[in-house]
Amino acid sequence: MNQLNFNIGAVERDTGLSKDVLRMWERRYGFPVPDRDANGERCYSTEQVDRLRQIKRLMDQGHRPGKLIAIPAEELSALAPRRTPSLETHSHAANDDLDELMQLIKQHDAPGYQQAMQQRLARQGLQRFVQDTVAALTRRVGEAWEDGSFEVFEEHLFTELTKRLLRQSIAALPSGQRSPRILLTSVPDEPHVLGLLMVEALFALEGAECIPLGTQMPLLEIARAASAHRADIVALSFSIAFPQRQIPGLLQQLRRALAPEIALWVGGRGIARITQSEDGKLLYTLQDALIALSDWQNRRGENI
Amino acid sequence: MNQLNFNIGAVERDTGLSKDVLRMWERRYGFPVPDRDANGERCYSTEQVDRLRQIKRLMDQGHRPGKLIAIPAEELSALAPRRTPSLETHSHAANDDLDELMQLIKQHDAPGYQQAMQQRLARQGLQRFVQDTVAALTRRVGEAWEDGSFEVFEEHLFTELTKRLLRQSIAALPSGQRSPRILLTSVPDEPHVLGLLMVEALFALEGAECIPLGTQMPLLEIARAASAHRADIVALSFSIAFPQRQIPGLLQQLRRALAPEIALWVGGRGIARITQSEDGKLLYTLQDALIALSDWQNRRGENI
DNA sequence: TTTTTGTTTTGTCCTAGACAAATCACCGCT
DNA sequence: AGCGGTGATTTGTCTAGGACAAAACAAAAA
Repeated sequence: MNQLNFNIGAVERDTGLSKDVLRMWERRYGFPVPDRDANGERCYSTEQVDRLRQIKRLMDQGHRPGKLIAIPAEELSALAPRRTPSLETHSHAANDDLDELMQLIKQHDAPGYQQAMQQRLARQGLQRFVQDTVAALTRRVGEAWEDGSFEVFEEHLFTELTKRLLRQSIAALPSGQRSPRILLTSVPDEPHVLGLLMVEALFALEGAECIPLGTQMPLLEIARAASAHRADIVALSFSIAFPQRQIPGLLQQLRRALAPEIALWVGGRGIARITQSEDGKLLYTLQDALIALSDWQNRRGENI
Repeated sequence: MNQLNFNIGAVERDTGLSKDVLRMWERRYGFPVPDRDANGERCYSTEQVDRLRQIKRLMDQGHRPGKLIAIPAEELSALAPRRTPSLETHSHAANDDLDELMQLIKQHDAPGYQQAMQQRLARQGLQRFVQDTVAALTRRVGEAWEDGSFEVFEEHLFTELTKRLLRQSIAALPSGQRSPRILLTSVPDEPHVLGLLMVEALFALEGAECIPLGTQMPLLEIARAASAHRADIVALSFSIAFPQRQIPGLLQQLRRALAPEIALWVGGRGIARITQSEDGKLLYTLQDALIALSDWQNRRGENI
C-alpha cells in the first residue's frame, strides 16, 4: 500500500543523493536494497526513502554513511549532532528570547510569527535585527532540523516567511548609485538564499549598491553579469548542506572566469571547514563581512 | 587559456544536462567530445559548455537535440522559437506598454524597474497588476530568453525584483483564519517560484488562507505538511523548463501520499502539453485558478 | 481532415570496475 | 599530554557499453 515505487531518479530528486551514490551504497553496504520492477529497475519504498533522508541529514552534520547504515534502525533519531567544535556556545544570552519564535514556527502559526518578527525589527532596528535575531534564529532552526525536532516543511515555512520579511526591509532602504557595487548570488545546486539576504541587508545599510541575482547562477553567467553590471565585488554564499569538496574547485573556476579587478567574496556556513583560498576572500561571519566592506570603502577612499 | 576544465559533474550542474545525457550525446552524435585529463576523465571547455547551454535553451522551446547538434555552429542564435501553437497572439493590446519595462531590465536599471512596477501596481490594483502586468511580462521575458535576446542573468534579475514586489504586496494583505487553506509549493528540481507567488496573490485577494512553503519540497514532506497545516488544497506549479515526462508520475506519487480529502491543483506553463490527469486538477491559466477557487468556495458554502 | 500505425529518436536505467581525495587511526616525537 | 607525519580505510565520482520504453515523428488509412 505504501509502495510508492520511487525509481532511482525520483529518489535522487527527493533525497539529494546521486544515483551513483545510491547504487554504490547498495553494492557496498547492502542498503538500501530496493525491489525491482518488471524491467529490472530499482523501486524504492517510502520507508527506504525516509531512512535515506534521515541518513542524509546526519551526514550533513558530519557523520559518515558507513557507520550510519550499520546502526540498526531504532537509533537514528537519537543520534547526537556532531558539530564542528567551533563557535559552539555562541549567544546564549539571547537564546531564551528566541524560544518564543521557535514555538510559533513549531505551531505553524504563520501570522503570529510574522507579527512577532515585525515587532522585533521595529525594536532592534535592521542591523541588530539581522545579526541578533535572524542569524541566531536561522542557526537555531538549522540545529532543530539537524536533531530532528523540526520537520522539513517547518524549516521551509520559516525560511519563506523570513525571506519575505528581509526582502521587505531591504526594499524600504534607499537605493541609487552607491558604492561599492556588490553582486550577490550563489552557484548552481546551492538554492539557499537566506544568507544572501542577510548580508544584502547589512551591506545596503552601509551604503553599498547590492545587485541581487537570486540563486543558482551558472559560473560563466556570474562572470558575465559582473561585467554587465560593472560590479566591484561578487559575493557568493554556500550553505552547510553544499558538498564541501566541490567548493575549492568552483571558486577556482569562477576566479578564472572573472575579470581580475573584480573581488570575489565567499560566505555562509558551508565554508566553515575551509581554511584558506587563493581565489576568494573567506568571510566566516556576518561581522567579517561588515569588516571587509568597511575595509573596501576605506581603501577606496584613500586611493581616489 | 579559457580551458576552465569543467568535469562532467560541473557541466551537469551548470547546464542541467545529466551525466548520462552528456555521455550519450558524445556516443551518439559525436558532440560534445571533451578533452581528457591524466585520469582519462572528461574535461569540457568553456566553449562546449556555452554551446551546451544554448542547445538546452533551444530544446526547452521544443527543438530536438539530434537536429540542433547537426547544425554547424553559426546558426543557433538565429533559430526561430518553436512554440506550442496555443495561445500565440495573446494580449497584444498591452504589449507595447510592457516594452518600457523590458527596456529597464535590459539596461540593468533595477531602481527604475522597481519604481515603474510600483506605479503600475498602484494604478491597476493587485489583481489586474498580477494578471495583466506580471503574467504578461513573465511570458515576454521567457520568450526573450528563449530567443536569446535576454541573458540568463537578466532573467534572474527580473525574477528577483519581481519576487520582491509580489511578496511585499502579499504581506500587505489581511491574513487570519480564512478559507480554504491552500498550501503552495513545488516539487524537487522545480525552483521557479514566480508562478506560485502570482497565484498566491490572487488567492489571498479572494479570501483564501495561503501557506507558502517555498519551492522544492520532497513529495513525502508535502503530504506531511498538508496534514500538519490542515490544508484543504495542495497547489503545485511546474515551469516550462521542468521535464514534462516526469510530471504524470510525480502527480500520481503525490496523490497517493496525500490524504484523499485534500485536493491537488496543478498549474504553471509546464503543464501546457498535459491534457488530462486523474490525480490532480489542471489549471492552465490564472483565470482557471480563480474559477477553481470560486467553485470550491461555492460548493463549500452549499455543503455546510 | 482526423485517426491509426509503424519507425526513429531520445532519455534513463543497468552492471561492474577503477581511482583519487578525504578521513581516520596509529605511531613517534616534543 | 599535545602535535605532526604516515599508512590504511572509507567514500564519492568517474568510466564503458548495453538495453529498453516512452515520446515524437511520419506516413498511410478512414
